[in-house]
Amino acid sequence: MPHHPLHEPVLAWYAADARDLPWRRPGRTPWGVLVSEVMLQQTPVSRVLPAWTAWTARWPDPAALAAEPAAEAIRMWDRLGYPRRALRLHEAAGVMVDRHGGEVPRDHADLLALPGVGAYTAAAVASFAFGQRHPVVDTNVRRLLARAVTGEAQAAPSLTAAETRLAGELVPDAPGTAARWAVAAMELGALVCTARSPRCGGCPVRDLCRWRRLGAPEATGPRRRAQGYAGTDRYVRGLLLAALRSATAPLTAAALVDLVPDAVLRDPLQRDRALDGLVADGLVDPLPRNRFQLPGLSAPTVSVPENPVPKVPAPTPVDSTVAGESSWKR
DNA sequence: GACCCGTGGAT
DNA sequence: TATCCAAGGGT
Repeated sequence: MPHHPLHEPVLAWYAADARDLPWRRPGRTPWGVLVSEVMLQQTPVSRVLPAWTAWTARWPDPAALAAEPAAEAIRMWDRLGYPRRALRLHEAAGVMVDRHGGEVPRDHADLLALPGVGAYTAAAVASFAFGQRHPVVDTNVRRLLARAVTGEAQAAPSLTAAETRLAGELVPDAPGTAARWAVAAMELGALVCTARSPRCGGCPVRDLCRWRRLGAPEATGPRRRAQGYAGTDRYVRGLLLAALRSATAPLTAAALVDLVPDAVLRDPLQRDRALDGLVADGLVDPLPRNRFQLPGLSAPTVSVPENPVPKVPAPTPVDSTVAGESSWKR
């Protein structure tokens, strides 16, 4: 769209009031941008900041991360939540090394093909890291457009085709401007047009906002389903993975229970269901003798030396074989 | 489209 | 205390 009334005030507001975040600074790399976007999926900026700094310092490019076992990525992820993101970032690093010369691809389709990168993240990286023109539609933008343009208190429960179309129509023509519009709209949603109590007093588009003109009506839609956490499978998975992160050697299921004396873990059904889930997701490696550890640490599982026959029969390490499926349960 | 996946801070 | 919410993605 050549011009929309929201563009100028939002861009001006961003120029004056944007946060100084490390992944927005001039020196940041596309890799740094990608890491930030993945970490920020469902996780607040305040918690991402220290993790991002530690990650990018330790792994300044995809090759550095790909060179280490997935377990290290999961450990460094610490308690950011949704540790599958760490696993996928590690996988994505491998893909970038194998197919993109060790660099974050510029092409939107290539970004989208990376594990853990969906529509939002692909557009965000293409836009923020490479200055391309894409609609970048996250929860902040959806809320901003719902209010300012559509006149509704909140966006639909999940992204609709109408929202995608609207966001696409609002993207400025010039790529550079489009990229600034994308961050600016997100920032406005994050700092001013917030979910709970929007700070309309400080909003640069207050007078243009359709929701305000309608008298800021309450949300009508159904309440989001309450989440609940304690006692759920997610909770148990979190406990188990935390124990495995701090462990220096493989642990048996029984040892895990001892390490995390939580009532829910005394339920063997729930314990095994959670453990099964972690293994199925690739977050945990099952080892012989009913033991478990973070993935990728075990000695050579698939790589067999091509030709060399050792003069001395290699001492078979007890732990070096991969577990057969289904044999690990008690 | 429904459901699942962590964790912690604010209200 | 309970609920809400946080730059989503995958199945």
